[in-house]
Amino acid sequence: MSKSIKCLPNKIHKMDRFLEICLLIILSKESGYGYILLGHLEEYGFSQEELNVGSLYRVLRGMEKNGLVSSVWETSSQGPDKRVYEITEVGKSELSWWMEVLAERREKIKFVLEKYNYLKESKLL
Amino acid sequence: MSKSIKCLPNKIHKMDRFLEICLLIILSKESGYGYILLGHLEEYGFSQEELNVGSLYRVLRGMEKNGLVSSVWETSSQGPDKRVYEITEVGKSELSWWMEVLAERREKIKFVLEKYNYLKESKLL
DNA sequence: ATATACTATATGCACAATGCACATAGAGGA
DNA sequence: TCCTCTATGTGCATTGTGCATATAGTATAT
Repeated sequence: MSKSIKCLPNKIHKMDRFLEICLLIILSKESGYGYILLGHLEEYGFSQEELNVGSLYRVLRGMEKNGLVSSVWETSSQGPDKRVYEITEVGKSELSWWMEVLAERREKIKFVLEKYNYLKESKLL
Repeated sequence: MSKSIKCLPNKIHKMDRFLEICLLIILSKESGYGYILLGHLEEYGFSQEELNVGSLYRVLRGMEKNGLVSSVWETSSQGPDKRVYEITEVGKSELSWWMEVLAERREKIKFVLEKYNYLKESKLL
């Protein structure tokens, strides 16, 4: 079914700013620019094909606007200029706050999955 | 901070149609109408104050529009008429599909939380 | 020289999901 | 008559996201 093979991967990450959260974690380890962050995101399940680059850049701009990251232009001998992002203290505390949210989300999901499995076992479904 | 005490509970459920998923599970057990579903939702973490009733009703109407549930009006001796919802076969298979999505979301969240904890332990944060 | 591919960043438009506020109305009690 | 509780819904705006497109520098091959 087209839904299962196409929509499922896209649905998984649809969790209110999940991309932003992943970016904050990646940038906690080391600074980076948009195009290279694309690669780092694969580890988090964002395949190059799924993730549309436009969203990534827009999210990054938004994060700087909100003070979570700061950027500087870096001129390289090879390739176009890169806007390199660095996480700020505000970004770090925001990340810490998001981790609380994620922990709670995880619990909610766990609860729902268990409810469903119980229904299955009870032959109610 | 107002963010921590006010926004966190709202953010937790912001996972693309989480309300719809919960409703599908509740309606799998037994049919029900909007106002009473409000009560059942507390178990899933939707407190009466947080959850705005309008959204609930709109989601239910949308679910019927998409064939996930069907409704009949029930006239009661006490109180206004109730629109009682029942899950359909389409709704059941949709629910099964959502459980796959939730399982994957859970894994993504787990991955991110572990990444963060590793950063903490490594004193990188 | 020219074309193509790769690197790199960004915007315009549209849609779906959600939140806030408000509208409607029946029933029961003070 | 007024208020509260039950019960269902709509209007409007905002946010998050996706798709398509624009822009431009660099490298490599033809």
